[in-house]
Amino acid sequence: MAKKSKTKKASVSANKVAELAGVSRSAVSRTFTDGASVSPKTRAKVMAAAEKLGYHVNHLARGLIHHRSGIVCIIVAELEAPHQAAIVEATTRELQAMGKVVMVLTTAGRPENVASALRQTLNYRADATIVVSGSPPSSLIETCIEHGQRVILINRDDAIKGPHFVLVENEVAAKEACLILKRAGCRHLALVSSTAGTPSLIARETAFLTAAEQSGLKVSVARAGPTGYGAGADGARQLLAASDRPDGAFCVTDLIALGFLDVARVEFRLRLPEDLCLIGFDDIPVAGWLGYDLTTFRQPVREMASHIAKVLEDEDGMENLTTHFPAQIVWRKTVRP
Amino acid sequence: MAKKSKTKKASVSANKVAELAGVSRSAVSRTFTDGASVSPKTRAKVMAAAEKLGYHVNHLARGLIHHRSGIVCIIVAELEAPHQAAIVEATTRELQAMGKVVMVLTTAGRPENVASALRQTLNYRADATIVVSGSPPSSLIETCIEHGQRVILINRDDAIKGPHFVLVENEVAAKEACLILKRAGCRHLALVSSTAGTPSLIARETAFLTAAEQSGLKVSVARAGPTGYGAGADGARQLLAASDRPDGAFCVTDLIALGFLDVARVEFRLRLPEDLCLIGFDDIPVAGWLGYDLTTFRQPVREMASHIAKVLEDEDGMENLTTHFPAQIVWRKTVRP
DNA sequence: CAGGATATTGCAACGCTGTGCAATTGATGC
DNA sequence: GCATCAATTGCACAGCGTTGCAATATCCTG
Repeated sequence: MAKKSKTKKASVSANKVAELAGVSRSAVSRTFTDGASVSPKTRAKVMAAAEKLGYHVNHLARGLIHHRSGIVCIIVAELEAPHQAAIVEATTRELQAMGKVVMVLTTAGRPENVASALRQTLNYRADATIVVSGSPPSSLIETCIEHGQRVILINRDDAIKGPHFVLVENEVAAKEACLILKRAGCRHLALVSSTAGTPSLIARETAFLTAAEQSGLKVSVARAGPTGYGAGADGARQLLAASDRPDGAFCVTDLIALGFLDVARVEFRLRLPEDLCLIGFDDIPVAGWLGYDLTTFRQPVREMASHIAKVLEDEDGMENLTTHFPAQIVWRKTVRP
Repeated sequence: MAKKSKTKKASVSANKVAELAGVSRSAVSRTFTDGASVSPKTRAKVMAAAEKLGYHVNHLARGLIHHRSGIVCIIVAELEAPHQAAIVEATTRELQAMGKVVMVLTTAGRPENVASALRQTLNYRADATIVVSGSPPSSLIETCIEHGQRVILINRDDAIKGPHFVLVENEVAAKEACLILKRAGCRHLALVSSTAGTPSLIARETAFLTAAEQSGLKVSVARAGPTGYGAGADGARQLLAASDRPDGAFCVTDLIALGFLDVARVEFRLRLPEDLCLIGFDDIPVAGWLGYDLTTFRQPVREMASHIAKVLEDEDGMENLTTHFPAQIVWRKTVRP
C-alpha cells in the first residue's frame, strides 16, 4: 500500500519528473527531444524518474508549440470496401514508420461529412490530409493549405490549385481493357459501373466507351445502385437477360466484377471465359482467390503509399504536384488470352 | 491582390479573431464553447471574424486544458482483414457520431508494435483505447487506466484487472457448430484454424474439440500458416487428401472457411453441402455472396460498437466490466439443414 | 594552474485556449 | 430616476512542453 491510491492520479507532467529527478524541467524536456544537449548522467536520472512515474511526453503540448501535431488525417468513405482498406492500410504503415500517427475520418459517402472531416483536420492541426474518397469543397482545401497542411487527393483530379494529386492511369487501363476484350474475340461489350459517379470511375467509363466506339464495337451499359457487389450483380441481371447478351464485360471495380461474375455463373449458368470474358479493376485480394481468378488491373497501392510518405517527408513542397501511376493488368482466368 | 500573400500565414488564433471582431479573447472562446454565456450580438461578430480569417479552434490547446483530447485510439493488426475492418468501421461511425475522433494504430501483428501503439495512446492523451487485436502488456494497460483512459479489449479475455471486455460467446457457438455438423450427418469432422493463436480462436478450437469428443466424433485438425485465406486453403489440401477425408468442417474464421471451400471445390471437385458441410465464423460480407453462400456465425458487430460507445459515454466506469454478445448462426447453403 | 573553448543547465517567455472571479452593462420594477 | 438582479465581459492564471539566452560546469592545452 505504498502506492498513492488517489482515485484519479493527477496527470504526471514533466514538472513531477523534474522534481523527482532533482533537475529542471528543461532537462526533462531535452531528454525526450532528439538532438538536444543533455549529459548522460542527468539523462539517466530523468529516464529513471520518468519510468517510475509512468511519464509520457504530452504530444498535445508539443504540437501546440511546433504548430504541427504529428497527426495525418485520412478521409475515406468506408473502411469495409477492400480497396479503400488497402490504401489506408498501406499508407498508415508508411506513415507510422516515419513517426506520424494516423487519424481516420469516415464519411459514409455523405458530402457534408467530408466538410466536417476537413474541419477536424484543421482543429487538430494535422500535418497533412489525405483524401481517399469524397470531393471536399475547394474552399476548405485552400484553408488547409493556408494553415500549412499538406493535402493529397487520391484518384480525383478536380481542378483545384494547391493539393498534391496521386492518380492512377485510368484512361490507359480502360482503353487496354477494351483492346483485350476485342482481341479475345468479344463482339458485344458491356460496361458495368455503379451510380457512385466518382471521378476515377467516370474516367474509366468514358475511356472505355470511346475506345469501344473507335473499335466499332457495340457496348451495353449498366449502372445499378451504389454498392459494389450488388451493383455488379444487378448489372448482370439487367444485361445478361437481354436477347443478345454481351460476351465481354469491363467492370470499373473488382467488387462490381465479382457480383457480375457470380450472377453470370450461378443464375445464368455461363462459363468464364468461354461464354463470357470479364475484366475488373483494383486487384483486391478476393479477386485472386481460386473461386474467382479474376483478370483485373492492379492499382500499385504500395508504391502510391510510399510516394505519399515521400511527399510528406519533404519539407518544402515538391516540384510536380501530380503523380501518375500505371495500372498493370493481372492476367488470370476470366479472359481468353 | 488584396489578399495577404505571405507564403506561410501565421496560424490564426483566437487572439486574431478577437482583435478583428473587437472583443476579448474570452468572448471568442465562449463563442465556441457549448453552454457558455455570450450575447447574440458578440457571437455574431465573432463568427463573422472567424469565418473571414478561417479560424478553427485548436483542439490541441483545448485538450491540454481538459486533460482529454477527444481522441480514441483503436489498435488493430491490419485493416485489410474484413472482420477487423468491419469492427473499426462500425466503432468509428459510433464514435464520430458522439463527437470523438478516431486514431488508428496498426500493428501488423507484431507485439512490439502493440506496446508502442499504447504509448502513442498515452502521448496523445487519448480518451480511450480500444484493442481489437494483439495482446498488450498489462503494465501499459494499467498505466493507461491510471491516466484516466478507458480501455476496452475486444475478444480477448486476458486476466487483467481494469479494462472493459467485449466478448463474443465463442464457446457456445463452437459447440453449436459441432452439434449442427453432427445433426447434418457428418461422421468425420475437421477443425481448421491458423497458427495465429489469438485468444478467441483458441476458445473456438477447444470448445469445438471438447464438444466433438463428447459426441464421440472423430476430429482432424489443421493449422496451416498465419494468413486467413491461405491457411484455409492449405488446411484443405492437408485434410482432404487423406484416405478418409472429413465430411464436415468447422473453420474458426470465414476467411479460413472460404479458402477451405475454394480448394475443396476447385481442387478436389467436392460439392457442398452434399460431399462436405462447412461452417465459418464472423459473417464477413464475402460469405454472403452467391458464389459462396457460407453458413457461418455472425458477430454482432454493430451492437458491439454501440455498446462501446455507451461505455465511453458514461462518465464514471460502468458496473459490469465484461459484456458478452451471442454469435448467431446464419443459415446458408454449405450445411444440410 | 591559468585561459579559453565547449558542453550542460536553469530561467523565463511563449504557444493557445478555458474558466473562476470581479466588474460592467443592461434590463426590470416601482 | 433609482434600486435590484441577471446577463455579459474582460482579466489573469492555468495547463504542458520547447527553446533562446545567459550562467555555470567541464575539459583541454600549454
